[in-house]
Amino acid sequence: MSKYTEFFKALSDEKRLKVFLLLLNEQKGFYVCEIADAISETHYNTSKYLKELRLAGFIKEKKLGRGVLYSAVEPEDDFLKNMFEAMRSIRHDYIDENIKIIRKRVKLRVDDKCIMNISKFNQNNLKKNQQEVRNGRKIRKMERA
Amino acid sequence: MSKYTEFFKALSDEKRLKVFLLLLNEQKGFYVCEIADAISETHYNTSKYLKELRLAGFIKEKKLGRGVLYSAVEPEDDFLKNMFEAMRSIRHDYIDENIKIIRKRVKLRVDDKCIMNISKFNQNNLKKNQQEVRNGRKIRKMERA
DNA sequence: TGCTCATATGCGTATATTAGCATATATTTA
DNA sequence: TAAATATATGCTAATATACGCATATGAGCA
Repeated sequence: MSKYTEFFKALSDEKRLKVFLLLLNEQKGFYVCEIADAISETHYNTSKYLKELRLAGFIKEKKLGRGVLYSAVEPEDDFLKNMFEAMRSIRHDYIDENIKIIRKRVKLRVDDKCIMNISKFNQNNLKKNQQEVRNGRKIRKMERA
Repeated sequence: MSKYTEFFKALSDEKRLKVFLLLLNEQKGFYVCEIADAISETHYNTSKYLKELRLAGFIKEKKLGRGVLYSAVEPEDDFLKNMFEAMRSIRHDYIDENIKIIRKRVKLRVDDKCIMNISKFNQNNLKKNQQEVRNGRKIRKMERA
């Protein structure tokens, strides 16, 4: 398969396309579990989507602790550059809802790291919870020292 | 499926992509049998590809006699416009060979109509053959009058 | 009217893709 | 060291896609 058909194929699936559009509008990148939440998909399928997008040359990964931060690549050739640019003309209402979700999701990070099992948090005492996680770690660290 | 994924899906196949690229560089359009030859595909599969591209909003058809002339649409929205433009940055060597073939093939038209079973022509007496077809028709027409 | 030509399409099968599950890996925390 | 966490992957069944063939359609031509 040529690199061109590979390109189009990677984007021919609703969820893969959305994953890429999320990353296209993002500088720092997102964690797998954040993306999974934003597109309402399981972590393992999301992981597979990300792998396909990476192999097709759209995105890159950066391992941080036990998490992996994904972000769009800097397009090197004309084709990719022009395609990325053209994709920015996809109507906002196609992806807006997913962006909203992931923005919320990013705020749930504890010390810049993403928490996977977000269902155990409840929306009301979320900030308290984040603080507790942080405090708990700090105390345990001090106790060890 | 959204119109976006439909777009990418239509181009995710080598031959469909080539069919569209042929038409993207062409004003007047090509006949089905010409395209079939240019991509080395059967007429029925080529016809199916053209149908998919048409349903995805890339190309339009125009019936002329018993032939059908296909050509790229004038892109109406920003997405399509930018995408078509981006696709022009696909390297020439990807499609050059096919363009050569179709250019040759177009020259074989008799009175602007495409001849499907081109194998019955041989390259040496081709022009003679075209002239014969034209003369034969002219004579029969005169005889009827 | 029947025949040929250019194109289209329905159908059955071959092939590819996908999703879900179980499990693996790697890293951090207890 | 063991347990938990975030992510990845191999396997299998379900589903989708593509191809070849036979045949249909519809417009000229004999």
